[in-house]
Amino acid sequence: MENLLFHEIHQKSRLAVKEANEVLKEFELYSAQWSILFCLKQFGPMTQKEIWQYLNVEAPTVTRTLAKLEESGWAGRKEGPDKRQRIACLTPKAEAKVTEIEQRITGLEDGMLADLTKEEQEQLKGLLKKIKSPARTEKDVQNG
Amino acid sequence: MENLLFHEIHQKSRLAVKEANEVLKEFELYSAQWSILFCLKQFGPMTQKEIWQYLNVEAPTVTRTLAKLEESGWAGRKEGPDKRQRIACLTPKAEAKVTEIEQRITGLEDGMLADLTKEEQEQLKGLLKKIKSPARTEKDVQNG
DNA sequence: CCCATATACTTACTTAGGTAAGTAATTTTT
DNA sequence: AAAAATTACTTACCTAAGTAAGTATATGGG
Repeated sequence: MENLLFHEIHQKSRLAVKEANEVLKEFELYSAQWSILFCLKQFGPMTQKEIWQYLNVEAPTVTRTLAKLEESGWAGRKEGPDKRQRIACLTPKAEAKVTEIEQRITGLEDGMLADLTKEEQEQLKGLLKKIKSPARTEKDVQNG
Repeated sequence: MENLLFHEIHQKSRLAVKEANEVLKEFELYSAQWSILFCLKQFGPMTQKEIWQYLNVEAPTVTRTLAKLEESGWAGRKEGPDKRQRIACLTPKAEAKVTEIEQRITGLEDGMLADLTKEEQEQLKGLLKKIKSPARTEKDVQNG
């Protein structure tokens, strides 16, 4: 991790989580929990697999985080047609709050990106997307 | 964390750590441990405070990571002129290995950044540096 | 000098997320 | 249809890193 680029990415990632948690504290939520609530708000009820695929994390991470969201009354889980699946959804409490939280988080993000123009933000996103797993060759990319 | 930019940063950060750990496994090291070894290689013996200031993490993180590096024989700690300080340094074993590890990690990073030109890498770094802690309002400051 | 404050580090607890291995349901093979 | 393989999720254990509170040393003011 000595490349200054990765150093920078790592630090901004931690900074963003830290700032988000500061805002979310008021709602008794943590950033990882919020990422799932936001996901459910956008896509509606979904299986845990759909969640971890979208968030690009491992399955156990979603199991754990959803368990806490269930405990604290933000999310529920019901059995799917395939009995192995568990379909997650927002509770009424969550439905009522999510829009407000989203606005707060958006405001935070805007503040953090205030020194970048919209174009620069797009540029940044594009450059980040070019970072890849080194194992993937050109052929791998072609095959998806 | 719904802004796609932060989503992207967060994921690339995790990807970089994951890939680094894959390489470091061979040396029985983890990415956070390597970041400290690299730091000591670059700057020579330094206090824990100097380490966490450079890496921009909290003090306990360095305490923990250095303790493990000491256990596994990569780093040592000696008392400073100020007895509160503990000065960390590489062991001979570490001195002998660090250059080899550095080359491996640099190779990994080059691979991950292979789709970016040198200019794009600099551009990316510059854009990342523009991300900041959002300005706090008067009310935020009052509330702590 | 002595006490209050600040500083450097540590300890305990928590979130976040990865790997490996386990379980139960589903699908594929034979 | 039974056995084998795969899939969806869970459990257990580990690293990473933050906050809060504690300890020991330094330092500055009275």
